Amino acid sequence: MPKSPRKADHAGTSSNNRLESIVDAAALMFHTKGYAATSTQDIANEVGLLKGSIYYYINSKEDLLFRIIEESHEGALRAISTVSHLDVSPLAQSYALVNTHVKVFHDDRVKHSVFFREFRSLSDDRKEIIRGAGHAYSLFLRSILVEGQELGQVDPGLNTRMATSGIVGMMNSMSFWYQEGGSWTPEEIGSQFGEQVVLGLASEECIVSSGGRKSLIKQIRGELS
Amino acid sequence: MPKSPRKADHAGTSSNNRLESIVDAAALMFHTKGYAATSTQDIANEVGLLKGSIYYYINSKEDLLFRIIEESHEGALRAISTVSHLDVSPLAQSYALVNTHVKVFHDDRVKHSVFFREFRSLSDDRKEIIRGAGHAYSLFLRSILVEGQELGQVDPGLNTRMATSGIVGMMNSMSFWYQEGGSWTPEEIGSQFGEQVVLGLASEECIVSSGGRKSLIKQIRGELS
Amino acid sequence: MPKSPRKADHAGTSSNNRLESIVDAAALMFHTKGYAATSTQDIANEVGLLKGSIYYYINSKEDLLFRIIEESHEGALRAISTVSHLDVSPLAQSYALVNTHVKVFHDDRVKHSVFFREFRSLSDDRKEIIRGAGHAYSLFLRSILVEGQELGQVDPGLNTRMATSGIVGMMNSMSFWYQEGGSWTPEEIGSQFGEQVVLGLASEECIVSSGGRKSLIKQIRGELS
Amino acid sequence: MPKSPRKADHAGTSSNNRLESIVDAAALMFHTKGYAATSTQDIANEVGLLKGSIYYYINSKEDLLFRIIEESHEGALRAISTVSHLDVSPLAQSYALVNTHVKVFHDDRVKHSVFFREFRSLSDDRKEIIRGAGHAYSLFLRSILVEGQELGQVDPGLNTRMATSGIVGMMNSMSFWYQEGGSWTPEEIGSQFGEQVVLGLASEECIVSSGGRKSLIKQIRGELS
DNA sequence: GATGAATGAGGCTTCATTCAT
DNA sequence: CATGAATGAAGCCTCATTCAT
Repeated sequence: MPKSPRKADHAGTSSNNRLESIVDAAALMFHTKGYAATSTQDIANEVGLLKGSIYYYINSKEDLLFRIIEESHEGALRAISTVSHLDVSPLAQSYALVNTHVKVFHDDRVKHSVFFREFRSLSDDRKEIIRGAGHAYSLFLRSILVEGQELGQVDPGLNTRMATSGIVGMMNSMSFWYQEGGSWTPEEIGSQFGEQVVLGLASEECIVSSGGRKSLIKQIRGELS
Repeated sequence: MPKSPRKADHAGTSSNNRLESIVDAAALMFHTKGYAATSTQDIANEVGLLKGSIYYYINSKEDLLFRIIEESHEGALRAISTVSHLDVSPLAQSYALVNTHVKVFHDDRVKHSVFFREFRSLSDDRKEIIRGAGHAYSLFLRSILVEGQELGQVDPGLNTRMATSGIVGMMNSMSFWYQEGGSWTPEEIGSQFGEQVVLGLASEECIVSSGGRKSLIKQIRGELS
Repeated sequence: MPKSPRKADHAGTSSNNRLESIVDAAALMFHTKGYAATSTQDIANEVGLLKGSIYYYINSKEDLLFRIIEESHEGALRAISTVSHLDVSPLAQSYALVNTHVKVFHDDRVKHSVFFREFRSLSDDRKEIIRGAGHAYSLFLRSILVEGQELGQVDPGLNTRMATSGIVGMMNSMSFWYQEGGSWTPEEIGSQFGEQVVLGLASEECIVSSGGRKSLIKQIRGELS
Repeated sequence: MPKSPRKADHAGTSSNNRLESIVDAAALMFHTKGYAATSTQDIANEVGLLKGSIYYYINSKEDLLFRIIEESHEGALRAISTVSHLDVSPLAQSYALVNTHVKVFHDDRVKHSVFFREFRSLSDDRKEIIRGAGHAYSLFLRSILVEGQELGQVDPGLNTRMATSGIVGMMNSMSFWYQEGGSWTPEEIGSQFGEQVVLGLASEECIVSSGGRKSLIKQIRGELS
């Protein structure tokens, strides 16, 4: 909690570099060792400052976490925005969302992982701030699925809320294994995950009318290109 | 394991209750606040002991984490064991694994969540101990998928390793949202997740030859009943 | 300090064995690891009891130290007594004292070492108790030296108090190296130390009149046999 | 040495004073109450800092002990060095060593005492470090005695190893009584101890050829002046 | 901007001791 | 006699944070 906002608010100043490098170092260490196990000393060492010096840039260790989570969050919201502007069918949108998510995750792996794993360490106030915007993601995906059901593209028996949880969970879990997956490009992952997800959602009629699974996927990829 | 095992080895004694209640209290608090943010004081308070008194039962705070993770782990391995003894087709096995996982997770939600989220806080030695057995899970699922491909049941274009990561990730992510999902029974979740997963994996031929998606699922449920 | 003498006073009872074995175990561990570094747990383990159980025999950990020191002390006092009853010349008495000391030390190495090294850990009250009797030793040696000077046997220029400190210190320092000296018998040590001490003390006239250093030693050994 | 040298390495900086005063305070308390019985609190109080604050200067309580022992050790080694450069007879060298030892001890009484009495409290690693250099002292004295025997100055019947133990022990035991001996100057002690030691070692021929004990001592003092 | 020094609170752990059974 | 369980005090150490320079 930003008790006393005496100092630190260097947005846009020339010291932005320093602040950024502090935030980045923090993100990397929070990702590697966890928020609680990372000391301000660790972070300062990484940037070549002394422990006390980083308080010129921030007000508290939690500030760093919040900033990291905020940044990662913006990426996620950009993903929503991008996808929501696509003028395609619901299934194609869900495919696109998975794809974009993997891409966005990849581009900011570290911070996204910190977001996913250390969200809990935020103060309650800040949890609320993030959560507010956070639900948007699930709501957006769910709205796609609902629309898909209305249009008959998505299996009508599907509990859309539950499906959303599963899909979001699958994507977020990348935080835990993405490092090991050095052998796959984000495109490959996005492609396969998109396919699995879509095929798991699609209604019988949709598949039949598309001429089968392969054709459905091909058709979706066509829509999106 | 900590230096010298001077004390604390009350396995099987009549004081098991106390130890168990300490472990359970710890699990709950680790789940709620995180391992690092939970103090031994917190745990002791919860059980009605003094901070120092819990060291009559354990040797270190990390012991508690280890015990919790071990216990949750055993559950997971039992799940593998159960499923691997089923004499059914690969797709039915993957369905069963997802189902069982959800059930097992539900039965020991708290400890499973602690396992998934706080694994990192273990000492390196202990990480290794758990990890050793831990890979078994992914390997098992993957072997099912590979067999499914060989039998033509699973989409031949699927990268099984990647698919495994996604499925396991989806299931593990329950740690993050299961609490909210008070409205669904584990059976419902297992059922829908199993369905989505299977449909996302199945090959074109498999679906066609089963007479469509609905039929495939029905057939699998038949195999398993 | 024996706060509340509620229990523990089993002198002469049949449980003497147990008490003795506790005291002995304690002595050994205090000698090996030091008083502060030895826990009651350690001692109890050694005797095959539980930590709490030894409090049936003693009132406090310090009791053990006190008992050990007392016992070692008695040995030292017996040495004085023995030597003081010898009807020989002062130099022969100092020779005998050194000799006896080495022997007595050897016979009760462990407790003597604890006495010498852990005396400081006693409560002030008990320090006083031991010290009272303790000075006797130095005083006795010094009285021998003084008498030696009066009789012309001991170098008249010698500061007897200082000499006493040195000699006693040399003997006590056995606590630190005796273990290593597995190659020498206590007789050998006593013999050489006695010789060095006596020759360091003897007056010119005494040596001359005895016919030299060798003769003096031979003569002293004669007196004592 | 403790796990990770995260901080504390202020050698040579301007804050040396603080570190020194902490080390000195620690030395005094370790000397007075013993290492184990001295708390970091005690030390901090003495220097006017908070308990935790002294960790800005050190990494562990044992660091303090080690530093103290190291410092005292250097003094001892300087003593060897000084004496070994003297171009005098072996007996004169042993006289000089005793003398120098007393002087060096006096100059750094407190730390020397801590060294002698609390060596055992060091970690095994550090024990080894000190011990390595430590044996040098005994070896040096012994080599003097051996040379003395070869030149006929030292009693040929003497077991040099045992004599070394006794002499070193006598000198080290100053830790136990020096405080009381406020009435003697280090010169007086060194002088008498040197005399006693030399006379206890000298061979019959050496004394005779020097014209008696007094003459021998006078001659040695001549050599050294 | 950055440093060095210090704070103060809290965390984990140990241990002598007690006591009902 | 001995156990098992618990107490309570203390100990070592870590760390986010502050602030004068």
